[in-house]
Amino acid sequence: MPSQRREHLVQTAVQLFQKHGYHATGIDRILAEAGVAKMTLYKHFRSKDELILGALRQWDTESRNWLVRAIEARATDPGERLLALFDVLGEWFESHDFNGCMFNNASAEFADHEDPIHAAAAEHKRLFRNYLREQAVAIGAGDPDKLTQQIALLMEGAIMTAQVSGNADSSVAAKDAAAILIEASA
Amino acid sequence: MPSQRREHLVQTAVQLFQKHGYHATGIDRILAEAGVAKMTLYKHFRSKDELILGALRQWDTESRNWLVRAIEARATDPGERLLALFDVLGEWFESHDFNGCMFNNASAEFADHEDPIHAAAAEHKRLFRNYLREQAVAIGAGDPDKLTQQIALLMEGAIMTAQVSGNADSSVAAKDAAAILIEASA
DNA sequence: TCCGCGGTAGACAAGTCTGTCTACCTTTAT
DNA sequence: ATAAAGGTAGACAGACTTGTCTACCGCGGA
Repeated sequence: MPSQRREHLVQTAVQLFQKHGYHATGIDRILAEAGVAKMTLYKHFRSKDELILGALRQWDTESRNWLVRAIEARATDPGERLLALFDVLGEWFESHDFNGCMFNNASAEFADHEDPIHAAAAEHKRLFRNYLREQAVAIGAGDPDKLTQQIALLMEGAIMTAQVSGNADSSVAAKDAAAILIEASA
Repeated sequence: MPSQRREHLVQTAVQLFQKHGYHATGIDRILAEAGVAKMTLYKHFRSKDELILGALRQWDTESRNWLVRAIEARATDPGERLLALFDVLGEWFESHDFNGCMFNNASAEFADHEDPIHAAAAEHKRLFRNYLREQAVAIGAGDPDKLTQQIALLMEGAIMTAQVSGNADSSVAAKDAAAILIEASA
């Protein structure tokens, strides 16, 4: 029975880490915002790092589910899905307090690749690329791994550009590029 | 006469911010590593944020110079230069303590777009895109702005992917994609 | 009725952070 | 020779950090 308290705590942690970063977000702030006592946090997690890890794990499944569902609500053809990805990204970029991808940000703040936090970020990327690859295979791309990687690069580039420049339409340019690369991959 | 002390301080700050992030890097550590007294820091900068800004400004010019020079040492044709970019990136990714792009990381840790630190990061990106655009114009691209943005997206994507996955060959996939997009832009 | 569980509130320890201040040292120019 | 400039060393204040501990509260079940 993963208590509702824990759930709510992690949810709040996700939001704050997302918005302000990991080192800049203090435990006390998360606790206050979640309306949860400190002892409750330390009953469920051994340390702040464990909470970060919990937040990343939670957001990993949640965000991938959301993204895949949003894509598949827009397109059934695998080629169109790879393009719909960028429409969904564009929507995300426009959301009020968009601050890039939690996992990218985590890998920057926890640079050591051995760090479980960094590893969790890498794993998230790997898992989502699996979904992209399924689509690349389904459209019969000559080199599906290559196309997957190219789409993934455009995706990461669009996220980062939107984060730095604050300009949501990097998703449009990425979509255009993706269309060309998909065409060329046949 | 921008003292050598200041220069060395900023240089050290660049390295440490690069490697460990901004909030995670304490003033004292920078001071110790640089072998400089605290008062010297606060004589040249009003606060840690000002030092961060100084480090970003320094690295802005330094890194753009380095990058452009490395590209132009490899190719004279503008189209080849746009491709050589990715070879240079690949080299960078393989350097020992590569931890992504300082400016991307800064924009993540200082999410507020009004923050001068975030603004400095955005400005760096804008300036380097100018160089890319010159090349895009020189090859006679139909829509040079579009090609510029596409190349920039691939660049950011390659940086981010190398940072998270630790895999330097994202630059190769990006280069392949760039070649296709350049071809298609004619 | 009474016990125990899950939670709260908040004090606390020990460390770290930025930023200020004073006292001293060393070099250079007059 | 002396004075000013620029730097060092290190103490210090005050705030903030994570993590621990104690005392209490309220509810459900035996």
